[in-house]
Amino acid sequence: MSKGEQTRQQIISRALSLSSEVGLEGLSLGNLASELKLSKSGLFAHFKSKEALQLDVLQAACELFARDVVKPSLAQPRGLRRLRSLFDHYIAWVRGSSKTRTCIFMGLSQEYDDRPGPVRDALAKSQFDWQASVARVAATAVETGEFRKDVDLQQFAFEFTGIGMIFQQFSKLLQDKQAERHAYAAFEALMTRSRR
Amino acid sequence: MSKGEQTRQQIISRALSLSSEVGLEGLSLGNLASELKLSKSGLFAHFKSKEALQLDVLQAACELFARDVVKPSLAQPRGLRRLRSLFDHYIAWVRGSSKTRTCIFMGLSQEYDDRPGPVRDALAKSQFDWQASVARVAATAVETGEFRKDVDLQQFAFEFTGIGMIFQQFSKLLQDKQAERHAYAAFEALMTRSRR
DNA sequence: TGAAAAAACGAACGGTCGTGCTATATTCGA
DNA sequence: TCGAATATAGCACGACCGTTCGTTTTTTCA
Repeated sequence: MSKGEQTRQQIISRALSLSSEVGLEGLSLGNLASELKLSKSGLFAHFKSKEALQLDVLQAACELFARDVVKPSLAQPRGLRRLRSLFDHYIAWVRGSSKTRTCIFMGLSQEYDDRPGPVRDALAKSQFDWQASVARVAATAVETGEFRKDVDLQQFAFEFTGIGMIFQQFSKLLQDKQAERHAYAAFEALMTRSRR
Repeated sequence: MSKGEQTRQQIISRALSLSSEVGLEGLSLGNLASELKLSKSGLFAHFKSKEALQLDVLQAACELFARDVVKPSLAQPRGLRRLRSLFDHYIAWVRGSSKTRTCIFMGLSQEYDDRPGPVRDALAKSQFDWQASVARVAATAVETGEFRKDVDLQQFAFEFTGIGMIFQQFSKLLQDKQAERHAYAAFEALMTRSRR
């Protein structure tokens, strides 16, 4: 990896964790540059515009999400096991790591849901794909016979993600210690409802 | 109402609808002033600081929410009827009106969940109160005997609000025509689960 | 109606924003 | 190792930010 690509990755990585705090709009090139001990113009030279950086950051977030949430669960056997694993990793993602202290997608969804443009489009696509992933894993539970045949997979994905969103609200904003217990109780209810 | 108080209310009202688009941080005094055909300094004179304006806007949002969502449902008879009415009004609120095209609280939750300060505190309190309101209405369904006695009211409020959040995600960001159908299906499942 | 009070204005301040440009420093292949 | 390619720095730009201050206009009430 060339020197340029190397610092480029460092920029995106730092920008990712920064924007999970202040959003992609709130991201500032000057701030970002000084944190990385770069000149503002030196940093800027890696991107054609701020929007290009935002798109790169979003893509990086998607790759991280695929690596840390979706892929690990695919290692589990099809059906309930895989579905539970997906939820576990999803909750862990929302809970946040050192790199992203909060789920960046929920913040960005609020930031861009009425702000048309390429970033919004990319974000919407990523969330659409996420819903499809959840539905696909749920479908394996239908195929194994663990779920009823008439389970509405779109509906399942809808509620699945909803639990993640309200979990973030309770654990982050409200600092509710019971957030995780509530999340799992809701998830188990959803699972029970779908079983045959 | 004096002239000063009158324009002050106009400022807050316009600021409210603006910040449901760009957040309270993204709110700009210059922008706000020009929209209201006021000078920036003339507008500023009504508030000691931008933060004071933000707090006023948040309070206005709370009052609007109480008036349009909580209060109307209290006119319904205790129990299931009131609970359904609360959900109806909640969904209508999230769907948005002309004044607030999107639920301002969800945006602000993402904006402030890791930004300490008076605004965050006020916001957290408002959301805590909202959870309590949902639980209180659900309690009336227990009292009428329509809900089981062992229904976990906190859990109920958790899931109730979660449906609203994911509904916003689907209807606003993903522009999913089925969002409302999904929301009501989830709500009915939650109701069924709680009934005796 | 006139004087005191309140409200709105205009200009300016120090900052920061994203974005160009040119020049220097560093990396890298021949 | 040298020359070309690449990466970074420095500086400046116009625009906008929240905020302050002194002046002017408008409202209010005796």
